[in-house]
Amino acid sequence: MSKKLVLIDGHSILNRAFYGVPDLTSQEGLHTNGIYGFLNILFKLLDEENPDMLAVAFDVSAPTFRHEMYKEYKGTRKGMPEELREQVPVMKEVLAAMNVLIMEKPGLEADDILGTMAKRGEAEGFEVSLVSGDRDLLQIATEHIKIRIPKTKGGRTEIEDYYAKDVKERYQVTPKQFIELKALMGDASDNIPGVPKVGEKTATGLMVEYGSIENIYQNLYKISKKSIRETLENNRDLADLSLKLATICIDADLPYQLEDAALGDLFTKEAYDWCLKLNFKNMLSRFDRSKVVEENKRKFQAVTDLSEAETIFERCKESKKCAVSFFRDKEKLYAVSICTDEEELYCLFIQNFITEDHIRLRFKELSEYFGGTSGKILIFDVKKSYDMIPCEDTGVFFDCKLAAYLLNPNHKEYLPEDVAGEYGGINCRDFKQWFGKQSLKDAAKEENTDFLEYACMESLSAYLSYEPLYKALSEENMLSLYEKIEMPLTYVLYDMEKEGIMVKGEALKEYSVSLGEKIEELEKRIYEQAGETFNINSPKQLGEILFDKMGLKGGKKTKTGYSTAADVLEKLAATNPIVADILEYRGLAKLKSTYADGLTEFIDEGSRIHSSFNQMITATGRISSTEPNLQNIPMRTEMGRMIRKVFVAKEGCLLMDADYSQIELRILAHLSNDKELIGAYHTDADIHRITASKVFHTPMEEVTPLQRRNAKAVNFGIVYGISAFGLSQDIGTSQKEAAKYMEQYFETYPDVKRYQDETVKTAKEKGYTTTMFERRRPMPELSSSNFMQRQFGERAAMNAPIQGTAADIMKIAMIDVYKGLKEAGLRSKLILQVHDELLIETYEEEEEQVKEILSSKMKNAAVLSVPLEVDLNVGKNWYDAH
DNA sequence: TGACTCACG
DNA sequence: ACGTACGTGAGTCAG
Repeated sequence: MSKKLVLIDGHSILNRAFYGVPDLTSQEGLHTNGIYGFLNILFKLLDEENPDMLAVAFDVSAPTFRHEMYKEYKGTRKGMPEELREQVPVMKEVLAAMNVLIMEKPGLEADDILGTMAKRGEAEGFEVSLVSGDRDLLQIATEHIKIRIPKTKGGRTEIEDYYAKDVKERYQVTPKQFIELKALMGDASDNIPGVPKVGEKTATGLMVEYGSIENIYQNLYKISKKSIRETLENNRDLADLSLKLATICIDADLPYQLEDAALGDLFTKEAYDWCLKLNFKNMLSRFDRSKVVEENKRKFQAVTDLSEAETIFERCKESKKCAVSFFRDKEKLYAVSICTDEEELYCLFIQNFITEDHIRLRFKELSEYFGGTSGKILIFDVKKSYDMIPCEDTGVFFDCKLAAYLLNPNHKEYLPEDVAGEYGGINCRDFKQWFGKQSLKDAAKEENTDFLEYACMESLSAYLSYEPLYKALSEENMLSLYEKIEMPLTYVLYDMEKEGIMVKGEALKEYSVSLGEKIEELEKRIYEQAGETFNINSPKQLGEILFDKMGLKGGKKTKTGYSTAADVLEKLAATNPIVADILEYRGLAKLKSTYADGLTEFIDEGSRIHSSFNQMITATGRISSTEPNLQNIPMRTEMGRMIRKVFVAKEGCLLMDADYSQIELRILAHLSNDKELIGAYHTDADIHRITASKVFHTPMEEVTPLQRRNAKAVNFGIVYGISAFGLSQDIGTSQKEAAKYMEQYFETYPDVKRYQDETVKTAKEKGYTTTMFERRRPMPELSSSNFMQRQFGERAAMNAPIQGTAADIMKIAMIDVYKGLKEAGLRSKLILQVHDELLIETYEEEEEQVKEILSSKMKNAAVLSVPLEVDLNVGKNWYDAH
């Protein structure tokens, strides 16, 4: 079998990748999409071809003969965008790290290098693959030289292959003639002028007929079409020049031998480090781990013996810092990694005399000891470990994940390996790289060095990241937010999760059944009206039935077809009765699947649901709730609201519910310092009515319900970072009308306008927004080159300080309420938070005390220039209490 | 997995 | 000329 040589047109492929791959950036802000796409193509080639030799050619910036030539005609080449330009040197470094031969020579274009190498390869009996995005190179094709042109089709790269015969098939000319074809028709992208008025069709016709430019000119008289004949006659010089420009050199003088392209070890440690640095995580799996293991002095030790473990705990005491990571599945702990020194790392396995209880005891001791010696225990996601360590406000624990979140809340996740990369100064493989689909538990054997290293890496990450994280928090003025709000909140949330809320499972099931019956009825009716059965839950099928079959008028709104969203259908409800039935069906189906059936699965043996309250998800600082989400239980419609009747207090208890009254608007009044708005909140009257009165210049008593509703919508809109369009959608008026309301609103509350402009301006300058309590949200969208993104950034920048401050205040209230209940020695417990609402399961005999604590702690959580007001209710279930 | 829809504040 | 309200999570469909 003959050997294989693969040659790559570097700039051309990089260029293609750059435009074909969505924007990616490394942690340091370097654009990487071109490199990423290039490597993907490279890997694909390696897999397909398994070559013996590989080389990449680049143009060098020095002017070449051909460059000089076309400057005369077309001016300089269009400049590369900076985002691509910066990737070129990095691309070369990555290739160098992979031991790939990079061919470049001043005075030569990549095409010439490639052409020459291809011919040399062929001469020495290689099968050559020449990869380029450019059709220029088709002239090089022979039966042993294959030109490969990658194409992106629907997000997937397919490669078109051309041997000489394929060129002939596609263009009706031989590769050699392809040069002349191109010279005749010209090529704007390559700055080949061509003969004016001769396009692909004419040129092909001429070439097929006469075989060469020379022959065409010798037979000019035979050409019947006058215009073609004349343009050829008049532009002989252009034809000759174009031929020169289009001809790729195949005997260039190169400082490379074919052997230099011999494939070496591609997957080196250096290349691996590049992939880490550029954030190409899914490429790491190509690397052979054995070659990549860091050549460091770190020792990873599995500990299965109690006496060894005790030595380690002693060492923790002697150290000022001790990082720990617990490994468990469901309830059971199976391993613990401990790091007190970056070179010696231990992983304790729960077995023999090393028991869960023993570990728990030792950490309790350690935390008490550190309490007196100001030592620190470092950990990722401390809330998850409160079953192993004391859940008390001792100041001993430092949560690296929480700190990383506060420093930039925009990330989706905060993996130890990522935080370590950003703050700890080490590069680690991520979980997938280590274990792929295997579960951690399955890998957790003492003799498995992979598990050992991974487990140790988690505590090592915390160990190394702690000081940089602490320093960053301190420099950004966020220490107080971390220490006074977020860290104490972890105890509160843990307690809430543990308590859970009681749910009447039987009632929920009955509700589900009755919903099911109604749904079935509606289903029947809908099918009758549609004249066929179909899946109503499928927007695609529904759209086809409604708009194609039944001919309702609805514009195509989404990428994939018709929009069948509620607001669209509501507008059509009058047109056909089926629409109302569909809307009702949708509503009931949602209630059944998400709530009635969905919640049932989460009820435990004690009839309680334990949601997770996540502190490190939202960009604004709010808490989120999952598994299940108890922050979106229906409220707005009566049918949905009924669900709340199954959320009840346990025997001897009541549910106490308190919610802030318009907290965001009050925060806006405070932050903007608008006299009118502040003044409005110092009267007892309804804020929306006051706003309506002021905005519409109507006496308070004469404000109509519509005016009030519109004023309310404007108030909301302002908080969201208003746009006339959004407002008009909400209140169902023209955009012009909405704009008028906004204008009148800003006239009424001029400092609100000033405040919002100021907020956006500072956000643009600093790159982030802040709340009253120094919570930060970086806003990269504000510097986007995309208008829409920037626009979005501005709205989000107006909203973030308000929503974020509300979140801050609620968190403070939660901590204070939690402490208040504890200090008063009450058994009543906080069990739920819904952004501006708190729920306490209150013992009947504690009702009055709890009411006082809840109300006062919420009202006094922050001092604003307007009072914080709270609505408080008590009931046997959530429906009655709210 | 992403798109769509819809529940909440 | 564009195509929008801010912040979430979950169920479902379809490729």
